[in-house]
Amino acid sequence: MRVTVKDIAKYCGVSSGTVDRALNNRPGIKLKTKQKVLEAVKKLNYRPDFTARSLVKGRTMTLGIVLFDLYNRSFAQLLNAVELKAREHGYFLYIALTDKDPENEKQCIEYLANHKVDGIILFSVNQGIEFEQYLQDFSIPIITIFNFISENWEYVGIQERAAMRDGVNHIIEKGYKNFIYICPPLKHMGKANIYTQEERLKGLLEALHTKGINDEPLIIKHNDYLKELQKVKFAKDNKTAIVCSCDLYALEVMNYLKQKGVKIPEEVGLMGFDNIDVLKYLTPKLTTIEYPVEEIGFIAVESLIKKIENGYFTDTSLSLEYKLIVGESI
Amino acid sequence: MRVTVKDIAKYCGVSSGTVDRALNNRPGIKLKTKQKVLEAVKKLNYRPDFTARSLVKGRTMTLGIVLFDLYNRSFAQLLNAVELKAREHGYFLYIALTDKDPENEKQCIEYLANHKVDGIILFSVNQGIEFEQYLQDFSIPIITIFNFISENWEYVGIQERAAMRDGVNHIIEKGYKNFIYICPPLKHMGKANIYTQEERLKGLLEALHTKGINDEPLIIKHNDYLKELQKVKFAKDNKTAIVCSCDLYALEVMNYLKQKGVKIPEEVGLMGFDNIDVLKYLTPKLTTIEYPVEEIGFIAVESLIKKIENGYFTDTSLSLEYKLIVGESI
DNA sequence: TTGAAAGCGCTAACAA
DNA sequence: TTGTTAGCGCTTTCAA
Repeated sequence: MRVTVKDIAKYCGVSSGTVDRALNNRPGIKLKTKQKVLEAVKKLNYRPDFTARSLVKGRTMTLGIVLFDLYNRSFAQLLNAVELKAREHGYFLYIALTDKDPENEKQCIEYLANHKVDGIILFSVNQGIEFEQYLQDFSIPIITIFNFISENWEYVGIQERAAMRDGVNHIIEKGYKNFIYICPPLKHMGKANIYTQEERLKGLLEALHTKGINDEPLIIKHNDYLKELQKVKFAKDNKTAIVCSCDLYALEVMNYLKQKGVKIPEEVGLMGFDNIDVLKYLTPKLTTIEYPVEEIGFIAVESLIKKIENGYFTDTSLSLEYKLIVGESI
Repeated sequence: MRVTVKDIAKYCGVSSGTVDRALNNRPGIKLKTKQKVLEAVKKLNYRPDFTARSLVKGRTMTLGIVLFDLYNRSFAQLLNAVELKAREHGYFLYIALTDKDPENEKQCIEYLANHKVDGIILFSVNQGIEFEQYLQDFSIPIITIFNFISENWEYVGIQERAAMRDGVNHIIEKGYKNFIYICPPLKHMGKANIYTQEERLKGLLEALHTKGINDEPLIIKHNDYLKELQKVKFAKDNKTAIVCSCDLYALEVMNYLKQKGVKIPEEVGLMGFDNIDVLKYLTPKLTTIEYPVEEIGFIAVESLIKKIENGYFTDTSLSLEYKLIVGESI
C-alpha cells in the first residue's frame, strides 16, 4: 500500500493538517515539527497523490495538446517544444491525436476536459459557430495553433497567406508564367477546418492576380496528385512552377520528377512549404517557407499558462515571422 | 459550475447511487428511471470528473510514455502508434521527454507515478541495480522499449546486435576490409543505459572478428564525428565502409561526403540503421536496417494493458523481426 | 502552533 | 429497485 498523509501523521504523532503544512511550506508550524515530518516523509518514502490533490484544488497541473498526427516533422518538433516548456513550468502533458477526424477530435477534447486538464493547445480540424459553442461550454482555457478558428480564440501562428504570397511572388519574378498547385483535398471546406490550407491557396491566387498572371493555375487537390501530374506535359520554353502546400508533397513530387528524368529547375520549378529539417540532406535544395515551429510551441504554452494562472490571456493572438528560403529548385 | 452527480440526482429526484447505476450501466435500476436519469444527463450536459473517479477506483485509465525526445523520426512514429493504440483501449497518454538526462528521467517517472498512471512505457537512460530497485518501489506496471534494462523488465524491441551483425556481414561480403564506425559518445557506459548503442557496436565487432577482419575498425564516439572524419583519407584501392549506428548520422556523413566530392559507393561505402522514412527521397539509396517501430508501439501498449488488467504480463519479452535494406550506398 | 472536521465528486457496500 | 453512507487522499477552515 502507498504511504498517505495519514500514515505520516500517525507515524509522527501529529495531525494530517500539520503534515500538510510541512509538505507544502505553509506557515503556522514549528520548525522542529516540520523537520520531524519531513524526515518521516523521506523515511517512509511518501509521495503525494496528485489525483487527490487535484480533486480538492480543482487544478491538475496538466495540459492537453490535440494534434492531427506526428507524421509531419513539424508536428513532432512542435510537440517536443511544448513538452519541454510545459514541464519547465511544472505542468504535465496529455497528448491526443485526431488523425484529422472531426468526431475523434471532439472526443479527444471531451476526454481532456473530463480529465480536468487546466488548459488545451488545439490544432483543430473542426470549425464553425456550433463548434465554437461546443468549446465554449467546457470553459477551459484553449489556445489554437496552425489552424485559426476565429477571432474569439487565442491563436499562435504565422500569416500563412502572406507567406505563400511572398513565395509565389518570388517565383513570378523568376519569370514563371505557368503554375501548378498541389494541396490536400479541400472538399470539407466549410465543414472541416482547413484554414491553413485555404490561406495558402489564397496566397497563391492573390499573388498571381496581383502580378497579372492571367492563365489560371492548375490546382490539384487530390491524394493521387502524382497520377494527376502524369497528364501534364512539361516544356522548357514554357516553364512550369509546381507549388506544393507542404514540403512532404514537394518531396514526393521531386522523387517523381527525378524518376521521370525531368530536371529541376531546368525543366520545371518546385517550391514547398514548412522547411522540414530533412531538406538539408536533399539536392537540389528545395525553395520553401520557413517558420519557427518551436517558438510557436513555446509561446502557446507560456500564453496558456498565463491565462490559467492569471485568468486572462496577456498576449493577444500572435503572428510570428516566416522566411522565404531560396533554394535551387526554382 | 460544473454539473455533478448530485445535481443530476436532485434534478431527477433520485439518489446519487441511482444516478451512478444509470451512468455506468450497473444493474439494479428500473429501465424507466435509467432513461429519466440519462435524459437529465444530456439536458444538463453532465460530464463525469475522471479525477474523482480515479480517486475511488484507484485507476486513472492513463498511461505514461517516457522518451528521449522527438527529433529522431522513429521516436515520433513510435509515439504516434502508442497514442493510437492506447486510446483505442480507452487509455489516455501522458508524454514525458528526458532529453537523455538520467535525473530528468527519474523526475519524469516520479511525476507519472504521482499522477497515478496505470502503466509506463519506458525508453530509459538509466540502468543498474539501484535504478531497478527504484523502479520496483513504484510498483507500477512498466514495459521497456528500445533500451533493455534487464531480464526483470518486460521488453519489446529487436535483436540489435544480430541486426548490426547481419548488416556488417553483408558489407564484408561486398569485399570491404576497412571499417569506420560512428556512434554517439558512450562515455556513460555502465552508468547511463546505452544498451541499444552498445549492442549495435558489439554486433559490428562480432561480425568483423568472425569473418577474420583483423584490422581494428576506427570507432568514432564523438559528437563532432564530421570533424574526426576530416582526418581520414579515403582511397579507391582500399575501400572503406562507414557504418553509422543510426540513419541520422549516416545522413550527415552523406552530406559531408557529397560536399567533399567523395563518391558513394565508388570511393567509400555507407550504412545506416533505422530506415527512417525520409530515406526514400535520397540518392544514393542508403543501405540500412529496418525494424517495425509502429509494431513495437502497438505491442508495448497491448502488453502493458494486459498486465494492468490481468495483473501479469501474458507475453514475455519480445524480439521483433528486423530486415536488412540493401541500397546503393555500399 | 496544532488538531478536528468538512468536503472535493465519485463509487460501492449495505440497508431499506 | 432505490437510498444512505462511508471513504478514496488530500487541502482548508475553524476552533482550540
